[in-house]
Amino acid sequence: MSAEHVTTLRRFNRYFTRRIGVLDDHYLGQDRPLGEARLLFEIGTGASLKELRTRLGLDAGYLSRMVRALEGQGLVRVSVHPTDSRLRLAELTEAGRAELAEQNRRADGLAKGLLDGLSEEQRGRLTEAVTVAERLLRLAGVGIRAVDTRSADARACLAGFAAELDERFPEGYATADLVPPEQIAVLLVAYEEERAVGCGALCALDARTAEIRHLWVHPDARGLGLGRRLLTALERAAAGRGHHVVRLDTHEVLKEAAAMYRTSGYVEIPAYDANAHASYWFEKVLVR
Amino acid sequence: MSAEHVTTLRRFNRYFTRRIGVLDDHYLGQDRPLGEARLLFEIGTGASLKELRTRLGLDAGYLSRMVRALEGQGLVRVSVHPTDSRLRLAELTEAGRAELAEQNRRADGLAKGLLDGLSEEQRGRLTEAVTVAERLLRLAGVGIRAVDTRSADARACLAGFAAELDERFPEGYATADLVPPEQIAVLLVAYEEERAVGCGALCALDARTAEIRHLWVHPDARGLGLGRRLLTALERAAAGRGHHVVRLDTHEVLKEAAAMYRTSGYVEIPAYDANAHASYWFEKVLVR
DNA sequence: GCAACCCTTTGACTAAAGTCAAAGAAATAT
DNA sequence: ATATTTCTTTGACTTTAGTCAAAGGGTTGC
Repeated sequence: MSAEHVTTLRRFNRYFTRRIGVLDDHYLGQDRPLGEARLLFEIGTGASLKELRTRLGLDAGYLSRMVRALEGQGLVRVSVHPTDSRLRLAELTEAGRAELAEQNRRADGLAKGLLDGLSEEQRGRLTEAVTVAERLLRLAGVGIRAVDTRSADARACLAGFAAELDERFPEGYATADLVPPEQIAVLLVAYEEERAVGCGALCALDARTAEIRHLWVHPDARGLGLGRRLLTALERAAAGRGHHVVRLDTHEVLKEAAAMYRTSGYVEIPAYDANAHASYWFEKVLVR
Repeated sequence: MSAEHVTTLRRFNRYFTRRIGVLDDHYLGQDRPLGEARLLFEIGTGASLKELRTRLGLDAGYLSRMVRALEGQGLVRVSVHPTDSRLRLAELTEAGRAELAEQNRRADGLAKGLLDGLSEEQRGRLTEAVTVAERLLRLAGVGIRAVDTRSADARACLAGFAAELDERFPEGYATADLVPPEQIAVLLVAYEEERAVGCGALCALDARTAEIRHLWVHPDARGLGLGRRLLTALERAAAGRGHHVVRLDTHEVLKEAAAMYRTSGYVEIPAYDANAHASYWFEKVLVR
């Protein structure tokens, strides 16, 4: 990697944090300590203490006391979780929401102030540059790992996949339509900061041929180029297991998927199975 | 201004600070408190306590003690300012420089780690996006103000202008070649975070015609589009004072300047004076 | 039914970060 | 030359941020 990229990123980081640090909760939380302001923001529409602890990376005792302090100021209400009474739920009171709204107004005002030295055209370019940078940084932070088919993350992804197809396919899609776990040779899950945001399964059709199934990216993580990364990783896994060819099928409503397969070197072939949800079948030769 | 720009900038800020906050001194200063790590960085090649205080926005007592602590650890050496013995100068010792270098190595390592999930092409796009964003943010932070011709900032800019021309013109350029201050009707100075980074002067040739002179941007602030902004501001000032036409001249070695004038609506005209440093003369009609 | 584990609270700390005011030494203004 | 201002140091604080361990209810697995 060229040193230039590293230097540029570091220079930008220095400049940005110094310059835009102004947008930070610090200046927004008025007379409130930074920790409390952040906590208020993170509680937002309500969250369990457990969630808050991991999101903010705080010590349990420390968090407990801070929540108590906000409660004392009438900004937060704490209740017991309805089904698991070990958990506590924090939510903002009317006053808490008002303070959060004020915090947002200030942040908006500051951001506006930063932008109003620019022409509308320049603002557009800034917005675009920043969007591209964010997308690439997010992508850089995603890791793909093979996981156990029965792990919670695997099940969550497959459930998300099934739920989405059920909504998008005119004929619907049932959980029973998923490949049985024992037929999955490799299940890859994409993690964005420890959160599972996509998956893809590899099944062996025969020694020569593998099938890619259930390739899915969480809606929050679309547009990053993750689908293609999962696809490439699955192909590598197939090659590593000695397969020479990968196949896959797709439903006609999934236009973007078909387009991605084509641009990734897949060619359409006749139906190789009787999948009721498939409209197109594709194949890619990995090893000749 | 559309709310979208504000939202995008705020979202990016949130994401970036959370994600890249890792690059922050916090993680770099090893077991060192954040304040000390930042101070070490800020001292860099040496600075007065006064400077450090304003740069870091610290309380005088607090800073004094921190510097003392770093001195105690053998990382910093403090001496009395040669000409003003109220001031103290801090500079890094050999050990201090070594620690700063280590800090830099770590930051580089972290930045590399962030980038290595990306392909070389994606890294290139990230670098570019970040460069554009930085340039625009810097530009947004620049303010143009009319200042007194004899103010320190004005003199510093004009001196910078003269020094640069002296270097670039084959025939040289002397401070005496500058317009006498009393002939300057308006002197605009561009400030980037309170630092003067460019200037431009407006002189009245007659009631109808004004002349723009000494348009200059500090090398550190080039590439932001500041020259054009100063030019536009000068034209507005000329129009505001009732002039209908602005003229200016330029030397043949200043290719970029001539190009900018042309793309800003200036057309070449015959020499209107006998300026020894001019090769081209331009004019722009503001009011017909 | 009980052991093992989870989540939260409480007590008892420590370290870092920051504030304020007084005072001393040096420079500058009058 | 004297008063005023500037810069730094020192003492005496406070607040914020965070850690660690013990303990007490709840839940889950066997």
